[in-house]
Amino acid sequence: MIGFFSKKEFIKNKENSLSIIRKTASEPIENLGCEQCGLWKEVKSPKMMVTGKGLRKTLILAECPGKSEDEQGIQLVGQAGQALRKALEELNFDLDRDFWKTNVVACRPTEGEKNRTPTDLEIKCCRHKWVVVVKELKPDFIFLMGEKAVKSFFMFKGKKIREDLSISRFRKLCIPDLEFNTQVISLYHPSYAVRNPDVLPTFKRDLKWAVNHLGNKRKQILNTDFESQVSSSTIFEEVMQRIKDASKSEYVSIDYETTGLRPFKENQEIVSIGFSHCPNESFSFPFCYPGIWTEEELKLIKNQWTIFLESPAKKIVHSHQMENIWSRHIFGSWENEWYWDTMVVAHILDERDKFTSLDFQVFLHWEFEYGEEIEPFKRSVLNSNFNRMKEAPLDGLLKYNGLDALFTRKLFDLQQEELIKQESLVPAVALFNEGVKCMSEMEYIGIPIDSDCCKQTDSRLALESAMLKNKLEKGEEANLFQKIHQKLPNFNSNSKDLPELLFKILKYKPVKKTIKGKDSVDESVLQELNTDLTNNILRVRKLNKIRNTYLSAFLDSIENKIHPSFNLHLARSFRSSSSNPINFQNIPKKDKDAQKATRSVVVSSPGNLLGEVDFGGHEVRVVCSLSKDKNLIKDLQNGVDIHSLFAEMMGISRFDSKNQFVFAEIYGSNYFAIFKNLLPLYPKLKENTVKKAEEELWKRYSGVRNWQLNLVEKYKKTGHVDMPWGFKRRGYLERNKIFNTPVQGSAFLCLLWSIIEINKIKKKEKWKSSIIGQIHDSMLWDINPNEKDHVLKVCNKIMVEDIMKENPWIIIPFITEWKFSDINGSWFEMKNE
DNA sequence: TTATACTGCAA
DNA sequence: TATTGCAGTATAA
Repeated sequence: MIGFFSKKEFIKNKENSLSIIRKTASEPIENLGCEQCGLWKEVKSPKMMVTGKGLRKTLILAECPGKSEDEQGIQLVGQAGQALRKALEELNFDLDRDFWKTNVVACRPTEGEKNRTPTDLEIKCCRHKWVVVVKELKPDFIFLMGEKAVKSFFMFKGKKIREDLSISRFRKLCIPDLEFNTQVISLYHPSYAVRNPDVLPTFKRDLKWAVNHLGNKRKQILNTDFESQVSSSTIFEEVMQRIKDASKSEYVSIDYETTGLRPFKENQEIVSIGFSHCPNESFSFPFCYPGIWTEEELKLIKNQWTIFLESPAKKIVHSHQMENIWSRHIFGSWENEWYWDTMVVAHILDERDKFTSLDFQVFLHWEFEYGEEIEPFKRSVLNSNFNRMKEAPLDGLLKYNGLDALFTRKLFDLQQEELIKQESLVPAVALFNEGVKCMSEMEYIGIPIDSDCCKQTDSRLALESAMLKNKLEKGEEANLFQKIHQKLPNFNSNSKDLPELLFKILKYKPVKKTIKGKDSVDESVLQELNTDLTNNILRVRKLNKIRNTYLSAFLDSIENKIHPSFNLHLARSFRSSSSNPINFQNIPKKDKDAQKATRSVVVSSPGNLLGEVDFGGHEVRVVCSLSKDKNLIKDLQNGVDIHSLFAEMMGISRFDSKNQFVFAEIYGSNYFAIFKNLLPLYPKLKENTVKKAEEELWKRYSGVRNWQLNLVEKYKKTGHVDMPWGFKRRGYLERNKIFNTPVQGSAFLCLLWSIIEINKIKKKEKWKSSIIGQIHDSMLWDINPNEKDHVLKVCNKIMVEDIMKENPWIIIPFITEWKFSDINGSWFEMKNE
């Protein structure tokens, strides 16, 4: 036996197994205190500690004293404090009687005479002070008011938690805290609601939700000994028996630890496997970990696991893409009983950003963090597709793997409980649990690439790019720059060298600002300057974009295929997204050069042809079905070209009418902003013309407007926007997001529903053709020529007829638009038939 | 190394 | 008050 441990040694080591280190939050930060901060020297009430009677055993931890607080020496007496006081009174709570109050920074920070937010240093220096307060008062609950309080409280948590401590990520969560034996609820700071009246309803709703917890019986503080619920083994017979038992269980969560993110490149392996068949127990064992199994043993384990995968046990995973694709690749199992993806369900239950990772979910439900010892081994080795999981200490690896499986199982149970409470989400969960299987099927099948064509194009563009770069560097402008700065300018430096060259040295007039208020050098700016220099810079930019973003990803294909992911757990509107190694949803289309260079490389598999089917004019039709506007129904039924109608009215192109006017209006823009965007393209256009068109649009489609305004009213009452299949978008939303979400989201959900139904038939009839990609309202097909007509017929039936029958909210038929390539053709050559 | 800004591509 | 995404490069801490 070669390897890290012999079996005997391993078992011995298990006795003193690695402890999962959790950083303590209560230690004072070394060398940081009042001396390093110094705020106390300047203020009237230095080092304010705590006020309030705290009858409800709840501590309000706010940001810092303001002017009024400093003068009176009492927390939360200024404008924001009064707003909080009033909001609590409406809920029959008294701020001073029921709560204790303190701040994460105890002295008032000022700038001149004005209040300012505390700096990170001040927050660190003052941290030990609220810690003492918490330890003394032992509150049942802590309310964190605002982002600074969240920062101070969670700043020493693990990386996945620390990476984003914004209030929008933490608000309206109740997180158990084991360190202080309490529960933590984060809320917007009342001053934020005072400054932004639109936020006030959300603030009040959150507060009501928060104080409701105080009436409840206190949650039992959780058992932290999750490690003892994990067992592992390297004994062959035991592993085999456990897998056999798992096959007989009803629900089993599974998790793989692997040598890389994806299995497609050569020699990728599953290092260990964990599974859990009940909420308080999980089991893990090494798989391709070196030196544990003989070849024969490994083969038998592999067989046994394949039998488990194909057993009726319902499999639960925290990322279907990951476990399914690895299962197929390593075990060749195709038709498994995948039941539940806790990641997409987490997204449906709460669609916030950076929310669905297992680390974060475990933290927010159990305040448990683990895996620090394994983290360095998970990182991929520089310039390689491999991590170092095989070198990780076996006991740590197995513990980590077992905990992942355990928490996936616990999360599943929690989500099921939650869905009993939120029954309206059940259809959404069903749709995504099915949908995610179709997404991972696409990902596994992959997209064929013509590598030779890609190499040729890339070389050609590289040559042109190098030539132009040379020309730029030899030009007089570069020379001028060099005289001043003793170096050549970097023409790709959009925030430094290029603005310096254009606006300082060459003294061109800046015409556009960036988001952060600097002088922009984007395409429109350089186009307007229209000199040899700027035109060459633009050309180089374009070439580099094509090469570095698209062709380089295609060149990295494996056996002439790329396998981009299609994700369902990221977009807040419940659209899909695509990533890794390439976002397949933004391959160039408008620019002819870029389109040809990139789309010529995407081809059918040998002997097949590519097909692409779009829902035609989809978002307008979705708006129509959701709003049920009478005139829009009529116009669509009569085939009125809405975009042309307004194009003629304003004397602009149909293209601009559609993209700059109709969609912009529907998504919340107004005539003035639209006029400003159109003016550079149409210098003779009058503001009043656009204004009149706007009036005409909303007169004609007043039903759409009323539907939109209704959405806003409903949102104000309920705090969320409803969508078909029960999806909900929650949290603080601006008006335009309320308008946009149900349209954008529902449009994609129609596609997803269609993909699921089509795949059912594809499987049943064993088609050789496959969906290989998906772009919001279209599918890309790799089609066997013999099946072409049948695929078209079935898709049309499902996308036009069935979808309307099964989903009564759709009241106007969708239309499909097809394009096909020749046999062995490319995505660029596709034509309408 | 890690986080942020800018740019540019799609629907 | 148009929205939803991903990725490459530059730059600063």
